[in-house]
Amino acid sequence: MIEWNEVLVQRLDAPLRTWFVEQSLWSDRMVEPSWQETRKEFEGELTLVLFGPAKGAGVKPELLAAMLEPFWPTLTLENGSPLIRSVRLVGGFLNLGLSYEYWRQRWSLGYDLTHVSIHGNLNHEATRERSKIVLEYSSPNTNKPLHLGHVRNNLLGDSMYRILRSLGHEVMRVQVVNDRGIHICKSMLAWQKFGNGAEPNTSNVKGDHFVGHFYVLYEKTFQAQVEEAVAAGLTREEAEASAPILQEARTMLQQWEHSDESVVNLWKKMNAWVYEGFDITYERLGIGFDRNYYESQTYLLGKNLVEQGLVQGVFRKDEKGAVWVDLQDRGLDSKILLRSDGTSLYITQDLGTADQRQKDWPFDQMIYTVADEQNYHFKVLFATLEKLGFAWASRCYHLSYGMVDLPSGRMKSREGKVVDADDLMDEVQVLAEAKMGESEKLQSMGMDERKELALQIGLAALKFFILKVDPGKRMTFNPEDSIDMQGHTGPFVQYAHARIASMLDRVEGQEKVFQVKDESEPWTLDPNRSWLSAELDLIRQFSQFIPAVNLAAENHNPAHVADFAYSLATAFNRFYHDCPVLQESNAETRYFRIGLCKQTRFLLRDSLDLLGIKAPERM
RNA sequence: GGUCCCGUAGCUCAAUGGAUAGAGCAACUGCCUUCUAAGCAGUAGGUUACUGGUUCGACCCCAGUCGGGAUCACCA
Repeated sequence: MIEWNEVLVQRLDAPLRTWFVEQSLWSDRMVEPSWQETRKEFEGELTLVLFGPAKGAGVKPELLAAMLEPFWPTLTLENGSPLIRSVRLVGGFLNLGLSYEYWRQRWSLGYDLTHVSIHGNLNHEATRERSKIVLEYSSPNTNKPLHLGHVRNNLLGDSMYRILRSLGHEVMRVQVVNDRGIHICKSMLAWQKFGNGAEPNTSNVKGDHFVGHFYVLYEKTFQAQVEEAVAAGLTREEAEASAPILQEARTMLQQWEHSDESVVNLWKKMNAWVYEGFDITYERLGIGFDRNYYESQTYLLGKNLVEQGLVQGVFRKDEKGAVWVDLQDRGLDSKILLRSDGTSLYITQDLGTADQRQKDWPFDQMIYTVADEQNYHFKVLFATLEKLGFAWASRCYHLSYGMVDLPSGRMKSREGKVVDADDLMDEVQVLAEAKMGESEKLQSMGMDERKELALQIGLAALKFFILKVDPGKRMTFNPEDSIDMQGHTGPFVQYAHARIASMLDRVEGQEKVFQVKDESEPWTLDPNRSWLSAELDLIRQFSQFIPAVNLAAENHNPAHVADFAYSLATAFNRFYHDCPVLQESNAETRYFRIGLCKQTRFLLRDSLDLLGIKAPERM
């Protein structure tokens, strides 16, 4: 609550503490005064909670409130006008209404901060440091298309990138592409066996889906072989271990690791197909990266670190030759870092990749956006990096998010129970277009423009739906009704923006009639004018933007920004309903309200941008 | 079994230890001759899984119980 802090510390909290001392009410037992926003149903904007201080002072809250009465008028703004408009005691809560002059100034400040562009502009506090942050997200396997789980990952990563960047941090977006391993060989093998030389182009299938199809073929064949062997009398475990097609896949992995030319060529060819498909999906989703790491290149990197750890004596080698790290002093178990045959594991690769990133671009902080099923893995990874003596290990953070469930339960790739990312985007676009069809004002739109707008609205629904949920929590995604366009949704916020855009267009068109004031000029609005509650609520919302972004950054939670955008849109809709703007006859009031609209528009656009959501001019 | 996470309206989600636990969806009632009705206003819906404890004050912190999930591979 940065904005509130400024108010409190400079204008209220410090003088209040001084007053307590002067009144000899301050003692060791004194509880810190606590401030909060006044709830909407009461008059006022700022609330002092009196329970604590009253107890510390040894009086009842009611008495303390009475004692404070002469104190409030002593608080003034720089120009000498009063800061406090009203004082109301409700229970132990002292609700303060701040003067309209205060809010007028507050608003002007907020305006300057945001009206140009938010990119890197919100970090206006000199005390706040700007960091170099490596942000990892996505990191898919190259054997199947992206699904809903990846979508949550990508949206979180992308939004965190936008939020951190807006605060002035330098952010390097990275992913590590899991482009090697037995799972990749499985789809390669299936293509070799069943593909008959088909390619994505010739079969008119998007590359990642094309390859994913063969991965599914592999699984089917594998299952059939297992069933056959079980029928022949083997246990399921034996059958799975000895399935011929699995043997072939393992052989292929061996060949890959020995750089067998034909296998490597096949691998390159099929991965290229997948990347082509991924590019289309990322592009459509609006996601990008600054640097890619490939597991095929990094999987060996960790071995040197393991050697180093052995030399340092922080790792140990067992009699079979496997290398372990003992993390029991940190409440974790022992973890194997290198197989007895000397080959590397997932964590070996992660150690190497982390070190490589620090060397490539020395960061202050590294954030891994990875599902919470890997919570333990990251505890182990960070602890192991610390054992190796890397100071930056303590500045690594696992942005853990919950799985996305379907109404029928958990998604299962192997059972085909997944929501495909491309299909999902198609679906939301179609839904949005259907909704647009009901609107007469969009009938004149060209086909391409129409499709583009439908995608913007559909994606807004999808992104907002996912980002408004606390990342740490599991969420349920019901394809039937999850993508609403009404109520607490992305399109709701977009709609408020489009309404303003449309209104301001008229202002531009009639500039001679409605001269919008230069924002840098002080308002000449009558200071004694009493404001409508819809006007004040709107300005109160303005002041929450930067606190919301800061909170989102601190908690790695874009939901705070989504909350802000929704609250602002709600406040605007009420204002729009209650207060005439262009139709207002009083010129000063009209200018004032046009200004409110402009500021609302900037903040809606900027907060949507932080969520990776477009703000259409009309809809 | 050990460790960690979760349990809030019919559904999906909110709530820095503070006020009468809030939104949206679904249901019901009003409001388009007026700047975009993807909107606004209203009704109804709760023993915050349960039991104790700490506190002036607990959805929030602590202990336990029940229910759900994740993880504990020489997998990724």
